[in-house]
Amino acid sequence: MPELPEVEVLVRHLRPLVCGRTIRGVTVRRARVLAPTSPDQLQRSLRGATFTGLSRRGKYLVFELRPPGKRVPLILVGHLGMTGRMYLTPRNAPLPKHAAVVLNLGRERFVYEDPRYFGRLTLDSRALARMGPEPLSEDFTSAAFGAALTRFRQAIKVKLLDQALVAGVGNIYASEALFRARIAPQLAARKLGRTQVQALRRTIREVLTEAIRFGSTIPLHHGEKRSGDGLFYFGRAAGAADYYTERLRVYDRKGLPCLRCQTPIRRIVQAARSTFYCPVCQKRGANPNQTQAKSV
DNA sequence: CACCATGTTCCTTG
DNA sequence: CCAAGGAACATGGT
Repeated sequence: MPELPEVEVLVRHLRPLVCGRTIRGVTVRRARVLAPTSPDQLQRSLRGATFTGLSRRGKYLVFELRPPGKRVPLILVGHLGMTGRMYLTPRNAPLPKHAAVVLNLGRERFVYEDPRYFGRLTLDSRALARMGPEPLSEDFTSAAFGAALTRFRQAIKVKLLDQALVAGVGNIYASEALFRARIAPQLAARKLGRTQVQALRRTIREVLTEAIRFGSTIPLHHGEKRSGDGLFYFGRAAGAADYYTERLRVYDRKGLPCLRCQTPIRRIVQAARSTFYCPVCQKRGANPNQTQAKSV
């Protein structure tokens, strides 16, 4: 589930549910998601602490807590990896098979589950310091974006996944933003023209903003659809509603006609990740400075 | 069995 | 410092 929009929707959903709640106990079932924090350390820090805030940075969830009897806030950092979920359930509800960490909140429990255990729930907040600008904030200017891009000869698609360049863009929205900006994914980052940089900045924001708006209309409570929390399903996932895939114009559409020109969409592999694009609409040709970019 | 998967990090080699 | 490739993490879906 995790790219910036999914995390944003989750944060908005979770914030009012956790704020004000006090942690009575901590159960760690998979220590690796805490590292380098130890289970013992997490338990000592969180027991008795009260949630005072929840925000997002890139794809990270940032929980703020007030430890018992203290004034200095405590930061708990979460990440969903590829398959993580975080939600509240009644105390007596059965735990999912891959529950990694469970926080006892009294009547309810906060569950972080993750079948692949790629995600995190830790006191180690160093990852936040390495983040680039928030794409939806004022900090994300095309001047700064363009200047940063000139330092790399790597393909633009690969650089879009670099969280130090811009925070929160993942594999799906990288392809989507490039398609809308009509930029070939193979184009070296430093080769983007000014117009292309501006277009890409705009389509990144567009794609993320639309996804957030769209996601916010999705039922956020578990129990409704299937497999727990009905937040964002993707593609062929169980119970996947195509409301998600309908939003995607190129991702996972290999061989299907481009929505602009009918040319079959291609799939290539870059840095060991799938990239989808239209070979006609997204040209790597000369004159990148002249490239016009409009959304389809 | 094979291949694929929304992510990040670390490692090697150049 | 950068590039490119790979592997690792671990599980599930098709």
